Amino acid sequence: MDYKEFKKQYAASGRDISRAVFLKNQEVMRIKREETAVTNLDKIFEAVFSITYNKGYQAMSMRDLSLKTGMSLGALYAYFPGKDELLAIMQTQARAMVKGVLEEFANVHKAPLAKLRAVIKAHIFLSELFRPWFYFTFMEARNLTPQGFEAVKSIEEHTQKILSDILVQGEEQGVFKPGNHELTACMIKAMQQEWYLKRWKYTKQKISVDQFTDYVLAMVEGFCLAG
Amino acid sequence: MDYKEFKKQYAASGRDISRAVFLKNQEVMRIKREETAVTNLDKIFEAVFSITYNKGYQAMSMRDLSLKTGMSLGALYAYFPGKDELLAIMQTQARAMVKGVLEEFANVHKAPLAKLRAVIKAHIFLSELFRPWFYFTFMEARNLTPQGFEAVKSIEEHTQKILSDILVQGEEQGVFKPGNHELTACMIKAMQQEWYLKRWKYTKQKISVDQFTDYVLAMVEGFCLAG
DNA sequence: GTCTATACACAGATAGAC
DNA sequence: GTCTATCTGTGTATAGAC
Repeated sequence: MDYKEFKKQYAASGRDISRAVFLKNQEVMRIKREETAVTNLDKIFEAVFSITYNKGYQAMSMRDLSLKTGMSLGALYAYFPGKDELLAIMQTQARAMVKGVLEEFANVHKAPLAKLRAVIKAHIFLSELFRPWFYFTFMEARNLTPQGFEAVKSIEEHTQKILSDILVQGEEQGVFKPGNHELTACMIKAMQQEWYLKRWKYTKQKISVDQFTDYVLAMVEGFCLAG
Repeated sequence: MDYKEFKKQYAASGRDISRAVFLKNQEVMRIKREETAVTNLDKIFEAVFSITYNKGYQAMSMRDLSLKTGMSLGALYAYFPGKDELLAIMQTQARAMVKGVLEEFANVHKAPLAKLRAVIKAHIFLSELFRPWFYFTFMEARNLTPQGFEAVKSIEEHTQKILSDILVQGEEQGVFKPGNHELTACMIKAMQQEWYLKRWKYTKQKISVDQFTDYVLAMVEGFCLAG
């Protein structure tokens, strides 16, 4: 499966995330009409990404956001209770989305090698599809409350465990070499993260998602495969 | 060479960086006595790291910094012209330090494999020795001016080239397999970065720098070595 | 060199008209 | 639902005494 197929199969867009945010935070929002809310949330998230990409969330003022979205300050506060809460809402939604998709893709295959490939690919492809969300989640994790930051660590450990479990299972079946599977999982995660953290580099070097993914898989397989 | 030996051989500390900062920015600082300046710069940098680790540079106020250093606001402004300039000074110094050390270690060995090992090790060990500097440089790069951000990209490409040059040379000598050496260099950098970006994970998992470094080397060699 | 006191801009947030 | 106008706290930075 390449990125194009993935995109077709997993037909989701930023608007779906916006809708999920609305449905989950309906009580706390003063907006009642779903379509209005989803459209404007989408506009807000896009604006947040565009403003914070170059200067971070703390440096973004509500007036920046108002200017970029074309909505007034008063209107913005009808969509979320405050600036900190907006950050928390976005982070929570992003985490839920990643967790859901990865588990879905891990359960498609049974054989360890096919499973490993599927999970690694799904993560990179997903980070390409929702690149701003991934970048934002990583870079702004520090600005969360301690509980929020714990949640970030927790999902990091969770996705690492998905990988290391596959490696352990594969070793038992004689497919993978023995090794420190936790550490291998860390390295895989490091390479995956590279894709959305340093996107400027790969744009410049004209390296596609598919090329990048194949290279990660080659390195991992070169290291893990028995025989 | 393990981390202990590296530390002994490369006998430098945060205070050396503070001294270098003083010598380079002497004209712009209102402080004239070297020892006073170095001691207080050291205190300032430590405070910056400790405050920004959990909330980022933008969220650190000058009052936070005053409280943490025990120096008054007025005193702080005798050491740097403004908050933005302090950030720029720290980033510039960190880049100069990394560049210097890596080139030093790349020139010790001639054989490609030994050279590759030395450079990879030196980078990870250096990031361990000056961990707060590395973490800070990465996380706060966005808050720089466009020129500052270009400088960050430039050093990233420079260190990548040191690695890919070694790989090309090794391929010519038949030591390394053919491959996309630029991409391999990117993967190596991703793994190195993992060490200082997610330090909490390795502290928790009780994995030492030496273990981590050996694992990176094993993965790289497994993928690159011919035969 | 370091302090205290203060200037002044801009932040997040809300009230109430439409 | 969205707007404008405004409140109030906090930010960076400086002046001038010691």
